[in-house]
Amino acid sequence: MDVPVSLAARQIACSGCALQPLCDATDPVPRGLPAVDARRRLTRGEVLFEEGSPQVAVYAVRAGFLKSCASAPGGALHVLRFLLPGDAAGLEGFGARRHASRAVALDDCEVCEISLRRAQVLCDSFDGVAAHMRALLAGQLAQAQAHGAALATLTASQRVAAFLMEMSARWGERGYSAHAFRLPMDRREMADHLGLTIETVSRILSDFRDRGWAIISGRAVAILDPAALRHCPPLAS
Amino acid sequence: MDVPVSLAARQIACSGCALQPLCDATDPVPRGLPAVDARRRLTRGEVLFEEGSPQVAVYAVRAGFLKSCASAPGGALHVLRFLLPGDAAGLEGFGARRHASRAVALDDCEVCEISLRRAQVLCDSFDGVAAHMRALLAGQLAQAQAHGAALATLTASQRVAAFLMEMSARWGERGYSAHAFRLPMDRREMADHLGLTIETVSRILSDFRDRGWAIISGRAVAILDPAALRHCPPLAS
DNA sequence: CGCGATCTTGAACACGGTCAACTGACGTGG
DNA sequence: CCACGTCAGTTGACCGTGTTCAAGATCGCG
Repeated sequence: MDVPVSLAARQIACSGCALQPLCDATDPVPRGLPAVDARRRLTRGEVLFEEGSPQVAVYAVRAGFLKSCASAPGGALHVLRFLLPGDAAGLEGFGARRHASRAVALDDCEVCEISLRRAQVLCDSFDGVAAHMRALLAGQLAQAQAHGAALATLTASQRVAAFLMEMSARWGERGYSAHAFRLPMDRREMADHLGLTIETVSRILSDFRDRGWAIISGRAVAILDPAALRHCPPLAS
Repeated sequence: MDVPVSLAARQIACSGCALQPLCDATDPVPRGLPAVDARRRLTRGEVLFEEGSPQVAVYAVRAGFLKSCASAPGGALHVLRFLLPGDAAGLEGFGARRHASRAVALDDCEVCEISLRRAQVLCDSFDGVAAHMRALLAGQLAQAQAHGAALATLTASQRVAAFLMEMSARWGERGYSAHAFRLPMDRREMADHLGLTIETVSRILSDFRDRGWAIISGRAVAILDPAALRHCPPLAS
């Protein structure tokens, strides 16, 4: 009924968390390390960390959803990625010690906060943790590059189709249905992620519905024809 | 006169190399590590590593230029970034142990190859090296995200202007003139990097010339009005 | 000099953006 | 209970940026 309960119901198991090695890899806890990390509750619209702010921790989404945004030159805002339960955030700060993006809660959510000191000590103490960190960073790098390539080469319909399939896959990975799910973001956030306008996104979703490829009613999505969406032709309007 | 000499003349000092810590941080060389790493010579068009191939090493550009490409769904090719002397390549393979992109030489060039085994051992032996690796990955991640944001939000002219300023800055960082330099890539590669067509790129460069903001003749660039390029208005054609 | 590749320029078109009106869901208050 | 507000999403008509197609220009090189 109250927020904590509903959050608990939606929360992911720690075994599926990207930062799990930084939580419990510490059986032999190194000297004086904070044994347990802070959990933070966020409500819709609340900011986890601000663009340009000093990096003091890395984060893992435990329940709920967030978006990661960057302000492009010109004032426009771009949504870099959407964070689902189990995802890690704030890693890009390892470079300049400052966050290059802003993380905002899409709804009520809970994140685990691993202080930078703890992360550093664990990386230095356990080779496996450091390697895991590299793997995470490399994975996000590859993903960011793929997203850039998609923005540069795909048409509007292809981008929307690819986005639906990506969300579908991410739900599938987490053990939920890949065919029917709810989108955690509104049209504006979707559009800002895909480099389109809300009108275009809306039109394309309607088009997919008319073709019988997918049904999107508000935030509810049902994938009917994955193959069609995957091979979505350049000209689909 | 011959290739080695011209390469030597163009090569960057090791002190400016992103992977320097993996070369000489090894004064107390750990057990049986290959003491020196391979250097590879590449000629224009030659592939350093292939997309999808297993990651066996990471690389640093010593002389010459490369591009990093990804094939987007649909066959189109996107140029993720251009590699200048001192830049590191192949790090994104740390995730899936496979390269997510292809690196191709833009001209005759030389790269230092650090075997994955060596990189791993050094990361495990020296905390500083591991942290440096994280910083490099995070930096590339932030950069890839910024590029994605640029593709999503900027107009064609803004992208071209931003690209010129970026190249200018990178030359400046390396101690060369930031006002006059030669581009290592042709129009097609520039266009594929910016998500545009060669015609559009060409038109915009001509436009910049007509406005007296920059002179671009073939691959030679002279930046005349950095401020104008930085605040390039949305509508510049 | 002539051939080919790269780059530039021009004209018409189309994809996606802009502006605006409309719909429907939800919440508030009369 | 229904009028009224707001807000998210949808749909339509028009327009502009950037693409497409096509023709020249320029340069390197045999």
